[in-house]
Amino acid sequence: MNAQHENLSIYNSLSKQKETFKPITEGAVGMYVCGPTVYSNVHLGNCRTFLSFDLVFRYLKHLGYKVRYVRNITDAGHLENDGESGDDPILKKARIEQLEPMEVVQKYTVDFHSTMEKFNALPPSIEPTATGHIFEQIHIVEKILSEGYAYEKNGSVYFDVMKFNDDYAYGKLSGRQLDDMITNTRELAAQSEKKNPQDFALWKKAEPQHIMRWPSPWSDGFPGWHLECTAMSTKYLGIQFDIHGGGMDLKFPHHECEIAQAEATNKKSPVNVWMHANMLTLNGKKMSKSTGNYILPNELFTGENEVIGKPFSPTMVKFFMYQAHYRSILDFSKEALEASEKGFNRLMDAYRNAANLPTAKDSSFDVTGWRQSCYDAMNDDFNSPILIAQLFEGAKYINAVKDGNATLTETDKDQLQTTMHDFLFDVLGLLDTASEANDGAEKLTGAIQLLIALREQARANRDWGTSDRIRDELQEVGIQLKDGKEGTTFTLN
RNA sequence: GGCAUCGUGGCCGAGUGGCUAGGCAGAGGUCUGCAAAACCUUUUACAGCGGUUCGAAUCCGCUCGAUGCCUCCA
Repeated sequence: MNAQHENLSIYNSLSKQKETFKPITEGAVGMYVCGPTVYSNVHLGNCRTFLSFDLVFRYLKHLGYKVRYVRNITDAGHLENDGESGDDPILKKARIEQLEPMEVVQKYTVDFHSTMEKFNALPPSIEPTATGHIFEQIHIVEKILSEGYAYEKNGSVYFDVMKFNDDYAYGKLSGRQLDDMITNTRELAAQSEKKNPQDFALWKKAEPQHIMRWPSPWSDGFPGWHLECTAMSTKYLGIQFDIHGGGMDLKFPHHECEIAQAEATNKKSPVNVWMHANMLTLNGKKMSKSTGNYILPNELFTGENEVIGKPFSPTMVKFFMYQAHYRSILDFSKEALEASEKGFNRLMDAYRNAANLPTAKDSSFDVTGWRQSCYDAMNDDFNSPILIAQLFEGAKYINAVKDGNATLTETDKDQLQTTMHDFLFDVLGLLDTASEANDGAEKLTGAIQLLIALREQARANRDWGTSDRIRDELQEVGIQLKDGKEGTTFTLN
């Protein structure tokens, strides 16, 4: 274990404060994160949540924890509302696209995985699907029925929130009082099978046209949305586990219902630390599939979109997101991305220089203290913006040493370089795009070196026409020459 | 209507009861054939009004504004 693990504190949505993190089992962490519903391409807002928890996963691993990270795939689809005319988004999509429901699921699961890979997000330890855990879900419904916190009506089973609230507290995560919810309900149609509007479906009888259906003691039907997460989290992590994460918009009702289901089943609060990642907004409004206010990752990577209109690499986008704290709302704009991109390139340039720094007998700054401040940042509820600010400090040191304005001992140089590497690549999970040289890139490098040499010759002959032409025309195709003290280098834009 | 969050300098975005966030842009400088790039230095702040306090942008109240949830949503 890394000694730094003692100091990690995490903001717990349940207690509404930062708490020192102590896993149930020493040295091991169980973490569950609500994954996507695979009925369309993941948009960038979805990605932010998964990237936030990728950071958590990576940092916990960096601290030396053995982490079991479970993130589900919701492939069963759910009713859009609890009324009789509800429509399942996966079925709806299947109709529109003329596909089998499982074809829809497969198509968008592949898209999701490919997008996560582009972002260099680590795959979870287990990625269970809702349809693969129907039995487990049925067992939970049976248990809740036998405990008396659910009732059956016409082949469907509903969770009895009122009854549950007599013995436990419903609403403790989202800070809602059941009384307030009853007085302020927006439910319009009263022709529901439910005893109370707050009740939610555990099992739903399928209408004849409903294709995705499974047999159960109550009817041929399908499980309620909240049930899958309870089933899969407790199956793989135990009836009590360390961290449960998800997007802020899942706090109510989804996570509230998960707590209720788990408590009704096991009589224990299932999760020690609830973490909620905040929304990514576009034009000040939440990105959302249903409103159409969103941008897809691939549209951003290629630049083929009207909102941003310029390509940004996945690593760049990830860096941009990490410059804001995961609990803050972040607005997405071209201006903000461009500002971030310049800083990112500067940081990467400095990192590349770290390996070739001269060393001296003394160091003119406190590398150990700086390294500690990087850990302090991450230990303070995964504060990636502060961490990045510290990495910029590191870059400043590197540049100063490079320019002969500061000194480093051999040991400190190694520590500086290692720390930069660890946080940039292991913890933040960024990719050094410039160092991903493949065969084609090597050939290109050779060709550009030749042009640089020709330009040097022209400059030596004071043939500015030729030298400027080489420089300017390379610039036009996206290759920028940089004249420095030790000769000319280049970057690909 | 209910519950909750937020309002920081030209922009993005941290943090904090008294001590420089950081990035981008702007300004100045170093370098350069000229530039660009790079590097160094640097200006501008805490929505409004009250209150608590030796001291608040940071705590409390109110006002205004924005957002999220209350219906599928990361």
